[in-house]
Amino acid sequence: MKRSEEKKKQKRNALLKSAYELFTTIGYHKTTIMAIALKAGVAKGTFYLYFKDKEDIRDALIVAKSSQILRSALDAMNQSGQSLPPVEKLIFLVDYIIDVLARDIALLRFVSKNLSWSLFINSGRYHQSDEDALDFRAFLVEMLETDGVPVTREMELTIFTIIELINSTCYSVILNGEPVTLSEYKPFLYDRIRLLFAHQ
Amino acid sequence: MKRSEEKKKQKRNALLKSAYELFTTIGYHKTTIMAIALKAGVAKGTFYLYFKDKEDIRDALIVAKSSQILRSALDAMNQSGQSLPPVEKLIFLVDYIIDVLARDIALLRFVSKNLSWSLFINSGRYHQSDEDALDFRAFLVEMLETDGVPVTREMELTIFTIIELINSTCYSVILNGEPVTLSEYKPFLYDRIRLLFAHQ
Amino acid sequence: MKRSEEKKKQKRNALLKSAYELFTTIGYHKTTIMAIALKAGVAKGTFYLYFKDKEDIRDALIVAKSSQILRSALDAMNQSGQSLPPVEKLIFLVDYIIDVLARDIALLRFVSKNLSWSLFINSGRYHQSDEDALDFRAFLVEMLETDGVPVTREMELTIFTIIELINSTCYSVILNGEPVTLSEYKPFLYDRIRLLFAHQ
Amino acid sequence: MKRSEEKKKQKRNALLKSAYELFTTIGYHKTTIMAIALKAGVAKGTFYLYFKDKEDIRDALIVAKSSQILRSALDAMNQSGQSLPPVEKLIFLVDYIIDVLARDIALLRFVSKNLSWSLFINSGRYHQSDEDALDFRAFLVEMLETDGVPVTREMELTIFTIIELINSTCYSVILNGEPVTLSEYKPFLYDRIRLLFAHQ
DNA sequence: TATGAATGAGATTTCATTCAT
DNA sequence: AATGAATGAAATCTCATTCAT
Repeated sequence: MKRSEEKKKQKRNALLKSAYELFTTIGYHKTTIMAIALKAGVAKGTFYLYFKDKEDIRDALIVAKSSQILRSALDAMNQSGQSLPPVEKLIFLVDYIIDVLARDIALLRFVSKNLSWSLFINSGRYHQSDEDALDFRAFLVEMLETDGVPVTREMELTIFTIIELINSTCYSVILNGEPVTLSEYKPFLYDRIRLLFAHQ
Repeated sequence: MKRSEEKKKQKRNALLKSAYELFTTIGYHKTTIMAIALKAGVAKGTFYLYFKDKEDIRDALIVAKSSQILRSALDAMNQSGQSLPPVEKLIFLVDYIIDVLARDIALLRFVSKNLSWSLFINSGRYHQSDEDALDFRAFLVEMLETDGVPVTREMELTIFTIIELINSTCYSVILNGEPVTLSEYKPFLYDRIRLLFAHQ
Repeated sequence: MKRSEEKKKQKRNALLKSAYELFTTIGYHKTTIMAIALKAGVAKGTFYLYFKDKEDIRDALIVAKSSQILRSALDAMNQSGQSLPPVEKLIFLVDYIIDVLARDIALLRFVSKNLSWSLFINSGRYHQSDEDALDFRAFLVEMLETDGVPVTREMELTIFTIIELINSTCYSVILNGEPVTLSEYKPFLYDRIRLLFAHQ
Repeated sequence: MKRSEEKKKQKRNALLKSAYELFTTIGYHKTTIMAIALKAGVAKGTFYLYFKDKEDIRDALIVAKSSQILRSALDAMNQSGQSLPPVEKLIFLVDYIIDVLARDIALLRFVSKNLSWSLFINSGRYHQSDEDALDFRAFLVEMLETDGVPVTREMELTIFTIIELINSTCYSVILNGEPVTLSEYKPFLYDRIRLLFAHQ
């Protein structure tokens, strides 16, 4: 990579970083392009050399952040969850991701308010041309098949259902602590995942 | 009620209606107070006699719309679902609401993007002093107890989980038709509800 | 006076009082008709039954407040300054008024910012039809003549000069304490008044 | 100075000029930002790149105009009043300034209604960081000392008193022509200044 | 590439005043 | 006489976007 290309990458990252900080602290709509540029240490006009508008940088952020979470979950599983049975592998991933989000509520809020999980599901709709994107569902399907679990139509629905369930319940529980705390809810949730999974 | 009070009520409703139409067609952020007032046939300043700002009218709409849906579901059940067993009553309500939303996607989008369901769940947090508000969870709990189903802690979690499940899956399915159509998904979903419900 | 007329007088006074309090605390331009009416315990529309607009009530206030100060000064002199020589009578009045204003800075600010003293001087320009108004200059001239001091053209200019001098220096000194404190400045000022007065 | 900086200076001046013309013709409160910008030939938003709000541009104007007057008075004295005795130098300045204001009543009104003279007196309170500002009092003190007149505490009070006297009497006399015309009042006033000055 | 001055549409909000009740 | 809902002009200010340098 050339020097100039590196610089461009750096500037792009600086803009992404500053946008993320502003979005998660003062909110998307109250964040101005001016503020993003200022915080990133570039001029207002420069922003437009890297992103089309505010929506554009938000979408780029969603992809980047979501993929980042997922990738770290997969890394963790590769290190210490290789020998688990299929359902437990799924639960391992889920548990990892929940913990990440519980520790970083700004991230949870950002990722969850911004359709995030559907990124994992709606393969490719938002990540055309984005090298960083990952497809959670595709990965799960592959993982199950590798472990010898046939992925029937019904199994696909189960996976979809489970993912949605996790997303919305965790959002409520982590953010509001209602109707239970996360540590109370986790065993209950994982039990239900096993139940739904078993019931094919 | 006096003449003037009636008129005020009418004007308030006209504003709500016009705001709803604009929010669901051109979107919340692109809707201006000016446009709401104009469409409602009142002056811009008049808006501020009834609502504090755009957020205020949106919140009022969420409460009104959510309660409206729920109320019609309850009416329907009182008419034709009285003799069903508890789980089937729940499924009846859910089915009714899903059908309402599937027929009115603008409504689904509005209600779902705007925390809506949490209205049913977070008893009273948003409906202080709002005569129109209803509490879905409280209603379910009462219904179950009337039918002799003891509402244990675990049962509460199950209800919470089921509501969240319905909300998020339907949102995806109705809006995107992914990964299945609604008519395909419904039997699967109701089956899982029965499973979760039975598994106490 | 009839009952209804008394009531009207009372309402007018309530409006004046509340306007004065608002003008002196939050300022003339930031004070709204609405606020004046509210504080006076009447409806917004009622304001317009008593005053033409905000300027109208301000002018009425200036006349009322200025006359009130002057009247109390004259009363005090009638009680304990009757036997003083002419210049000392003038100084007595001045001293009395300065003390009143120094004790009530809101009043000083209001009266001084609103041409006030010119009320005393520009005989009648603002108090057409106002029963409460008093004319300071006319009074001084009469007082001097009664005491046998011929009021020549030059004497008129002296009086004018002295009044203006008092007004502007006191405004600065009381409000800012600059360049001296009031108690330091008073003897100096009175000495100069005697000087100017003597030098005919 | 760069091209762009020159342009900025020009635009700032255009805004100041147009604001001054509007303030002095239609009045401060009736003048809108929009009108100022329009008259200056720039867009509404551009105003906000140069001034915070209407108060900000007014304050800048007061400083600029006051200093301008004073500076021209000093220039005139340096040219033709160098050899006068101290009091006469003061009177020279005063006479010059009075003539300027008498010729430009809008300026008098603007400068006088807007604390102006206190600018000369309250050394530096309003002109922090303003390159244009001048300090009348400081200048007088220096002038007197240069001429061998010791500036005692009492002399300072005399200067203060004289300045205030000039300010308020001229305001009345020039504006209203009451109780005398300016040409009548001037000799009287200067005589009194000499009197006050002599009487240490 | 980068800058940042300039733009100007447009958003929100206030409030004096009117007028039907 | 009193009310207060309604008006709508007008004011302030923001900010995405462009473009000359």
